[in-house]
Amino acid sequence: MTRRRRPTMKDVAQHARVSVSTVSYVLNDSGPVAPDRRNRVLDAVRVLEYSPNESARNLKRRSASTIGMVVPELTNQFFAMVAEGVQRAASARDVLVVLVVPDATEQPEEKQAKLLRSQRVDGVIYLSGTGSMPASIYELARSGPVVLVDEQIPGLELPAVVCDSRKGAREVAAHVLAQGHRRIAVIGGPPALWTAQQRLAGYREAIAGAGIDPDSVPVLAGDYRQGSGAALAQQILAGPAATRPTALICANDLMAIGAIEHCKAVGLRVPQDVSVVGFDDLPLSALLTPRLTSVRQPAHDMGFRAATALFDLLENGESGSIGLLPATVQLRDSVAPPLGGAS
Amino acid sequence: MTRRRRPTMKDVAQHARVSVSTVSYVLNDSGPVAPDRRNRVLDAVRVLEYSPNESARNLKRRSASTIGMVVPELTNQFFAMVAEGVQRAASARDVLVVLVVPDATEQPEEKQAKLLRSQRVDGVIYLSGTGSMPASIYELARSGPVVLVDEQIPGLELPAVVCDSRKGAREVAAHVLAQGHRRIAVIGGPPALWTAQQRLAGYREAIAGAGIDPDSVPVLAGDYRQGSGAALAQQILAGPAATRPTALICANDLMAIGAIEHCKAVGLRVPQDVSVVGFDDLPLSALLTPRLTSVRQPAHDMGFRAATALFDLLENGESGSIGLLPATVQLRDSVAPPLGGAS
DNA sequence: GAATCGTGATGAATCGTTTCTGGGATCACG
DNA sequence: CGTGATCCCAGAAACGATTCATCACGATTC
Repeated sequence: MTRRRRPTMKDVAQHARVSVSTVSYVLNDSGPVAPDRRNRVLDAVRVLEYSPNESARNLKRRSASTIGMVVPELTNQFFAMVAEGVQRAASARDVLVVLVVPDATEQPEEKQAKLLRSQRVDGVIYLSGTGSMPASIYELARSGPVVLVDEQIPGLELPAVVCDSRKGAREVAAHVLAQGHRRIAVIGGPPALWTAQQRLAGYREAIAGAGIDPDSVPVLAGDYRQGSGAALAQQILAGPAATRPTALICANDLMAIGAIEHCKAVGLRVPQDVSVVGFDDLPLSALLTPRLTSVRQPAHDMGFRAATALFDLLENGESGSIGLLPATVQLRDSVAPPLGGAS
Repeated sequence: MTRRRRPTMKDVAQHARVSVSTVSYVLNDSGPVAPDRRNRVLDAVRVLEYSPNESARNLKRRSASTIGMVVPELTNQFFAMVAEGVQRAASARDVLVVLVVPDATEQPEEKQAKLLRSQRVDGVIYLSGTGSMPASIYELARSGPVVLVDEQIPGLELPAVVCDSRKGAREVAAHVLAQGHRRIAVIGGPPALWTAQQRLAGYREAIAGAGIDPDSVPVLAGDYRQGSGAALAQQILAGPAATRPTALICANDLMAIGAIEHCKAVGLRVPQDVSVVGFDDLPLSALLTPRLTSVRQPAHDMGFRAATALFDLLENGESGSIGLLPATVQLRDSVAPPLGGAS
C-alpha cells in the first residue's frame, strides 16, 4: 500500500489547463468562470481525487472549522449524551469536534488554553466536571469563545445552556415530602458547581414549603460520583433506625446509585426502608431495581443547543438567547412512604 | 471582551530583536542559538503570550498532530471507555482527537474518507458499529493509516487491537452449560461483524463440547442494541414452558439487558425461569438485579493500545505486534441451574 | 469611431511556519 | 598575518490555499 503525494490545487490547475485561481473560484464558487472551464476543473478534481488541504485553507481563512469540547469523563452517560448532541450539531455544519478530557494526572488548564490560542479550534464547549476548577475557564474565555453546558460562572457573562435544575430539584424533593417523609438527608454535589447550588436551592425550597426548617436537614457534599454516594450514604445511615433518615435526596443519579448499592450491602431495602431519588435520569437508571425516580435533563438537546449557540457566536458575534430548558421529574419505584408513617 | 490579533512569530522576533528563523530555532530547538538570544526570545514569547499557529505549522510539516476516532455511538459505555483510552494515549503525546460519530441520516462513508484526505487528521481509529459497513473502511484505508478496534476485516491486512472474544465466549457458554442447561438459544450480533462471528464460534465450540449439536440451537441475529435483545427474546420465549429455552446467551450486554427487561415484562424470573449472559461487562451490568454474568473486555486498554499502535504506525511506518488481549468471564447472578433439572 | 462597461481569466501577494543556504564573526594554527 | 574550520544568525524559499489587482476582449453607448 504505497501512499503517493496528495494532489494540490496546482496539479488540478495544470490538468484542467487553467490557473490556480480559477480552480479556487470554482471550488468555492466565489468568482465568475465560464461553464466549459468549470467542467474541466470539476473533471480534473474527480480524476485526481483532489481534496483541499485544510491546513492551508485554515491558515488563509484564519479559522479552523473545528470546535473543542471538554468533558470531564465520557463514561458518565450524561456527558456522553451531551457530547452526541454537540457532535450532531457540528456534523451538520461540517465542523469537526475535538475531544478534550482533562486528565487528572496533569494540569489541564494551561493545555486547554493553549489549545484555543493555537487556533486549532475556533471555540470551545465546556462541560464542567466532577471537581471544581473554574480557573481554567478564565484562561479559556480570555482567548476565544466559550459556551458552558449545565454550568454558570457568577463572575463571567459566558453564554451557557442550562436547564431549570432548581425547579426540577424542587419538584422531586416535593414528591418525596408528599410521601410523608420527614427525616430526610441530602447528598449534594460539589458546592463549587452551579448545578449543585441550584439543586440544593430547589431542595431547600421544597423542604421549607413542607414546613420544615431547611437548616435542620443534613446536607453532605459529594463529588457526583458513585463512590461518594455510597460513602456518604454509609455516613448518613449509620445511626439507629429510629433517628435515621427515611429518604435520601441525591444531587445526581450516580451518587443515588452508590447510595442504593450501599443500602443493599447493609441490608436496607429501597424503597421500603429508605427512599432514594437522583438527578439526571441516566438511561441506566430506569433499568435498576428499583427503578430510580429522578429528574430528566434533555442532555442531547443541551449539547445540540450549546453547539448551535457557539456557531452563532462565531458567525454573528452574538448568540441568540438560549433560554432555560425544562427538567422533568420521572416518577418511578425508588420512593415509597416511610414505614412508620410520618415521624 | 475585545479580542485582539494574535501575535505571530514576526512579532516575537521584533520584540526580541532577532530574526524569525531564530525564534523558530529556539521554539523547537532545532538549531544552535546563543544563550542570551534564546532568553530574549523566551521572554518575548512570555510577554506577548505567543503561541504558534498550528495551521501554519501543520501546513509546513505535512502532519496535523491529530487523529480521528470514529465511534458508532458514545452512549454505549463500551465505546465510551475505548474512547477514553484513546484520548488518554493521545493526550500524553499532545495529539488531538477528533470525534466522528457517523450520523445515520447521511452517508458517513464519503465524509470520513474526505476527512482523512483533507489532511486534518494523520490517521484514524475505527470502532465498528452496530451495523455493518466495511465499505467505508476501504475508502479510509486507501488514503491513510487506520487501526481497528474489536474488529477485523478478512480481506484487508489492517492493524487491529482485539481481544480473545472466542475464548471468552466459549467460557461463558461453557459455564451456562455446566449449570445443566440443555435448551439454550443464542442472541447473536450482526453477522457481518467480526466480533459477532467470533463470539458465535466460541459459543458453538462450547456447545459442541457439551455434546450438543451446535446446529440444533437457535441463533438469532440482533444488532447489539437493547431493543433487538428484547424483541428477539420475545420471539425465542414465546413457546410453552416445556420447550422454551432455559438460557439465553447474548452476544453483548445491551441485548442481554433488553432480554432481561422483556422477561420482567412477561413475568419470567431471571435467573430462575431463564438464565441470561451477556458480553462486554459494561459497568452498569453489575448494578442490575440480577447482576449480569458477562465477559469483560479491557475496553480502556484496547483504546489505549489502538492509539499507541496508530502512533507507531505514523512514526515508524510499522506497528508493533499488538497481541491478543484477554476476555475474562465475570460470574454473577444471572445464571442458575434450570428449574426442572437437565432436560 | 472613441469612450465606457462588464465578463472571465490570470499573476502575484499573502497567511504563519519551517528549513535550506549563505555569509559574517571568532578562533586556532601554520 | 593569511587561511580554513566552527558557530551563529539572517534572508528567502517553500507549504497549499484565497483574493486583490490587473488585463484582455467584446458589446454598448453617445
